[in-house]
Order: sequence, then C-alpha cells, then structure tokens
Amino acid sequence: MTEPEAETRHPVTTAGEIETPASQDLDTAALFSSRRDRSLSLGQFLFRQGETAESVFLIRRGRLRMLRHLASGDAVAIHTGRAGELFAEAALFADSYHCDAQALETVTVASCPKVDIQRAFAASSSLAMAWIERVTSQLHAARNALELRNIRSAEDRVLKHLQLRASATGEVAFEGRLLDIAAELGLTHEAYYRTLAGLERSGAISRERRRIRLRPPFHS
Amino acid sequence: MTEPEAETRHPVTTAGEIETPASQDLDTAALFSSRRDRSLSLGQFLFRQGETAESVFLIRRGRLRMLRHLASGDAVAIHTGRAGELFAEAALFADSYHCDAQALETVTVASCPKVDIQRAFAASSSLAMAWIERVTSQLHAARNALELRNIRSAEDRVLKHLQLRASATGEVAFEGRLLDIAAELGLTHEAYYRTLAGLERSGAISRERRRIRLRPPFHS
DNA sequence: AGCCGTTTATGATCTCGATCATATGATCTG
DNA sequence: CAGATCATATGATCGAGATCATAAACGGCT
Repeated sequence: MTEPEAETRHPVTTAGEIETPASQDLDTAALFSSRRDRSLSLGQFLFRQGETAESVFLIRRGRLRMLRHLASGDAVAIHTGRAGELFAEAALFADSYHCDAQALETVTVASCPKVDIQRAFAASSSLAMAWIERVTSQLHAARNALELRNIRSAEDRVLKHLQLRASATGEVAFEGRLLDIAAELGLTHEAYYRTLAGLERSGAISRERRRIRLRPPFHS
Repeated sequence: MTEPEAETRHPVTTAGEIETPASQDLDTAALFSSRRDRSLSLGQFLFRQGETAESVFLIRRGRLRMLRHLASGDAVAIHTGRAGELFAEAALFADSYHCDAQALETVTVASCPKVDIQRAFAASSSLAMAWIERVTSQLHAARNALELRNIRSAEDRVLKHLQLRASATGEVAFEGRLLDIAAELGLTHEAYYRTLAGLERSGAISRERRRIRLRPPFHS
C-alpha cells in the first residue's frame, strides 16, 4: 500500500474536449527528461510570489495549486495543475512569479530553466508546436471553467458541468474528491452535495459512488 | 436561444492587466496581413460546430462569441474574443470546430489556413515563440478572471478587480461600459453599481465618471 | 479491533446578491 | 427638438446559496 491514492492513471480524461496532448508529446518529455526531479510534500511551496522566475515545471506526480493572496490576508486559488501538465508556463514571459505554488499532496516535478526552453524552441519547431498544443489545451480548459461560472443557478451549473464531462454514453466518473469538484465549480461542498442529491431525486441523474449517469437527453 | 443584443458603440478596447503581446508581435501580424478580411454582422456565424476546422482567425474589429450547445437545447457561451486576439486557436489541433462562433456586433476577422500556420511555425521559430506568448497571455488572463470568480463577496471581488487593473498610481480608467465590466465580473450591473457606490461611500475609492482612484494601500 | 482524521451528507438559519421596479441623464435618430 | 433607447443609479423584496452545526461512512494507523 505504498500508493496512497488512486493517483492519476488516465491523462485527465476530459471527454469531447481536446485530448490532452501530454501522452504523445515526446519533445516536451525529452526536454524535461534530463532534469533532476524535485519532490515536495503536502503544503510545501515550489515557489513564492515575487521570486525571480527562472524555471518552468512539468508535474510528474501529484497536484499543485497556484495561489494569489489579497490584501485582506486570505489567499485565492487560481489554478490546479495535475500530473502530466506543464506548470507556470507563464514564467517564460515574466521576470518573477506572480503566484505562490503549493503542493496539494506529495508532488514530484521536473524543472527546466527558461533559457534552455527558449533555446530548444529555436532548435526544434516540433517542440514549439507541441508546447503550443499544450498551452492551447489548457487555455481551452480554463475558458470552459470560466464560462461555467456564468451560469448562476447551482443546479444548471452542476448539470452543465456533468454534460461537458460526460462520455458518449452519458457517464461521468470522477477521479478526485467531490470536494474538489465543488471548488472547481465555485460552489461550497455542501451546496454541491445537495445539488447532486437533488438531481438524483428528480431523476436527472443516477449515481453509484463516483459514477454518475445522465438521463438520456445528454449531449457533448 | 439567446439572441445577441445590439450593443455596440465602443470597440471595447479595455486595457488588460497583462499587456497583451499583440501590439509588438510583428510575426503574427505578418502571417495574417496577406489575408483577405472577412466581415460579419451581428448574429452571423463565423463557423458552426462540426464543420471542418480549416482556419484560425485574428479578430480585427468587434467581438465574437463561442457557443457550445447541449442536448437540453440551450447554449453555453464558452468564450468571448475581442479585437486583437487570436480566435479559435484550438482549431490548429482539431479536425472540426467544436463550437459555434457568432458575432456579437459588427466584426472583421482575418483568417489563416491551419496548414499555412504550421508551415510558418516550421520556418520561423520567432513566430512560434510569439504565438506561444499570445496563447500563454490569454491563458493567464483566463486564469485571472477565474481567480476573481473565486472571490465570493461582491465588494472584495470588485476591489480586487480594480487593484488588478490599477496603474502604479492607483488609478483605473475604464473605457467600456460599466455594464460590461459587471458581466466580466460575474455580477449583475445593479450589484456592481451599488458596490462601487458603497466603496466610494466608505472611502476606499473615489470616482469621477469612469476614472477611479484607489485609496493608498492599493496592492498589485 | 479501536481511534482519529477526512470525506460525504443533511438540517437550520441567515446573508448577500438577484430580481423587479423606478428614475434620471446620455446618446442617438428622424 | 421631441421621442426612443440605453447606461447609470438606487430602492424594495425575495430566495438561493453560504454558513454553522451535526452525523454517518470511510480510510489510515498503531
């Protein structure tokens, strides 16, 4: 039982969306493969806001969260990076990090200095292309998340989220905790649990643990 | 189901938090400059979900909205593109468009076939780099917007938005309508007006028409 | 097994922002 | 210039979701 969790096996199976290019992208893999991995334990920081931005990261294992803090003292999560994804790509074009990066669990990352990346771009257009694909895919995901927030009603929001994630058969299988899904949707976990329960009661979905099945009129 | 309203007038050139790299990016400008512009009027579609993805676009004027529709009948807005931005960059990596693209006002776009773009990437690493910067910048903007939505309190949200937009002197000058700013923030315009009024009353800001000045402890 | 922390879950209350309504000033239009 | 339309603004009310509280289910650990 050295494996604490059912960690990401699938490279983030977002249905219908762009398949994340992580798996096939040998160029980026090569760029980071020669680097020494770095490990973080839960709560540890990879970097802090204001530090000189020297490297971009590739997450090998675990999840990292980007935090920005407000004057009021409390911090706001901007983004959660998962295994297989680039992390802090924006650092390529910034002098300093503008967020804190904190490990949400035990994390392993590979880092690559910005200058090396830029040199590699110049040398290999296929690497540049792969990089573009990765960033484009993340952009797409971020915009999806943003537009979900434009749906005010919790029920509609949750339902649309499920529809967007559903496979062709109308099934969704969440890998993480519902707690995290709730946060991703901008709802308190209480509201999320309640809404799911309500949807099940009304027959719009059926669930068994983390598997959710949508009632027939589903669509990608 | 929602017809876009005939809101026009200002070209909505709101100054972003990150300087969009658009202005300096001669490579991308050159790539699109040889293309014939295409015009759309309000409500018209640039492309439809399912059509073969042949081109990526650069918005010259106006705003375009990406729509995905669900089986339920209603559509979800995924993204709104503005003048100066690339549009449908994800098409580079997809066989068909997975959204509808509809003009929110009178729009002019330049289009460039995917194959041409890919060829250009191979030929010019500086173009690839510029493209990466553009997409990264949009990713950053999208995540910033998301961050704002994670702030529940309207007052904190509005204040944080002002702080992000403020110049070094603590001043913000909105070019568009407050109405649009409200929507961008995920608030009703009523709530936004009220919150601004409240902030002014409490002395946190001072305003004269569209110029807003933050009280000294303004943060980045 | 038994203990402790966390996730899932639901109930009770309350707050804040949505909604509906109304009004004034701007801007356009014929 | 009168009339229409829209942006800005504020008041009154209401309800959805946040918050606080409690509890069962689950997993990890010794």
